[in-house]
Amino acid sequence: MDIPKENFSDWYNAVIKEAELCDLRYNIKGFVVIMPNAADVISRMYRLYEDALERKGHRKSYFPALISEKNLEAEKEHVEGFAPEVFWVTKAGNNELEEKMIMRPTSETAMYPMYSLWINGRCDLPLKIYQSCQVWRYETKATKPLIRGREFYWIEAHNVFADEAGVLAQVKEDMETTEEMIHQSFGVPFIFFQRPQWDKFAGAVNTYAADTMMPDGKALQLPSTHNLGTNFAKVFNVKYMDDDGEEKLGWQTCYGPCISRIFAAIVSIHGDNKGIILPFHLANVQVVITPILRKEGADEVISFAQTITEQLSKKYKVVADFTENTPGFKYNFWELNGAAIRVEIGARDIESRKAVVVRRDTREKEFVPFEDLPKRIGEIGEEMNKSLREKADEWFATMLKEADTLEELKSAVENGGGFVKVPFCTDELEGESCAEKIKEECAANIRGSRYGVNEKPSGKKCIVCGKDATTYQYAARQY
RNA sequence: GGGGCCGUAAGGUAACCUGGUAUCCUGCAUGCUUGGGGUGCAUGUUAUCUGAGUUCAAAUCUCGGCGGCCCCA
Repeated sequence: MDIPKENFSDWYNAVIKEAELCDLRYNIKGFVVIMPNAADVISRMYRLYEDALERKGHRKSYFPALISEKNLEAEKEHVEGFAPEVFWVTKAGNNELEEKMIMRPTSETAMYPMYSLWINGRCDLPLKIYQSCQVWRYETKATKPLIRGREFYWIEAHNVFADEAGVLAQVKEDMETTEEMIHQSFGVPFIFFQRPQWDKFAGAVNTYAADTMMPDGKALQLPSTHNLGTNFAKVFNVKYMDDDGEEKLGWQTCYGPCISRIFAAIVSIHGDNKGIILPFHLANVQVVITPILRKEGADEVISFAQTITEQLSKKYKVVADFTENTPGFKYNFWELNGAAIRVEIGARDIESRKAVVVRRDTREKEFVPFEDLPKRIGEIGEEMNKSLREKADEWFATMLKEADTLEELKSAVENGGGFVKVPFCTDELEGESCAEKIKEECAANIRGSRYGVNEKPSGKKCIVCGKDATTYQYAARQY
């Protein structure tokens, strides 16, 4: 493929299809088939993410996909937030069900009734449980493969603590996990925003969400972590007997990295006109061996390439392309599919005892003596990871902008997009009308205030209503 | 939530307006050819999303369903 990434929408659709990431021909709206090329990477991401959570004391579980209507309706704000996009199960076989069920859109209402049974005393806390699963939401907005579907693959971690301090510490830990995985490991930059009060997770006290930026300047929400306070504990009776003999409510958090969407961000941010580029440790093919075959001496090249393949396979995921396609064809094919490093072996190389080694991101060539290959490939892999992340960070930094007036905001949004920092009256509920105005006039959404960065406007006026600004909020077009 | 565009083979398309044998490219299969950045040739291979209506006759016209894309909110 050779499609300019500047037209991101075309590029994205092409890469999904040509790199065989998803098959969009499945005949239910908003549902796609995740094909092996994507699924392999996604399961690798799952493994890394699950390891990180387990290192921090979470344990895995599997909860049922169906939730009773009664459970869903227990928490008022929660049901109002989710009911419009729930898939219902109302019939089984030939019987209309007396008690309807929903396909989980998220699992608070499946898990917390069980938590209520599991938690008795202080010794049961903290309880840190996660599950890796699919969830279903009847999206009414336009769906886009891996970015917004009616089914997606995520991890949800649900924790209970004895007090608010536990909750606050957990929110911080979730942010660190996000940094460790999404930024350090996957090379995807993001900002943690505290969402304004009118845009919290349904039922939460506070919501903190990591937003990344897509190449077309539109924000994409990655994991969010929520301080649930005791809102759910109250309705699901999540209580423990404290040291003082009093029964107290549990304090809860939940954290939800959507692995399939994070994969979309990786593909979108790192990819180039030739196809996908993946961090070395995520690549399906870390090394592709391309023998350069001529009629003369083909056998020798093949057997030599086989030997190299065997050697490298001990350390890396290696594929040798012995098809009869021409070399140029193979290069293009493996670049499209994001093979991290290419090792070319032909008669000339056998002669000189060096292989031509090409890294996917920069497509730079170097000559590496055969005996150095195992070591050098590892080094190049490390270099690639670092440079992918740095390049993404550099670009991301250019997507942070500022505006003091609606005209400036509009112009920033229309010229490349990005996160635009604006002085704003308040992130309390009263601020929503100003956010609506921004949506109408500039097609941008208020994503929240930057978490952990102390920035307070002084002497500034709200970009919309002109009242004294109490907060800097970030506006962006969004997926 | 509102508006627009679209659905023909495994992928991309022509024919649709003006109803009458469904075009070409890619892929795939076989053979030859080629070979350090998408070789070339020959032969073969598969199709009108779905349901109804109009008509002697529907890929083409009308209506519904399903599905896709884009723009706006």
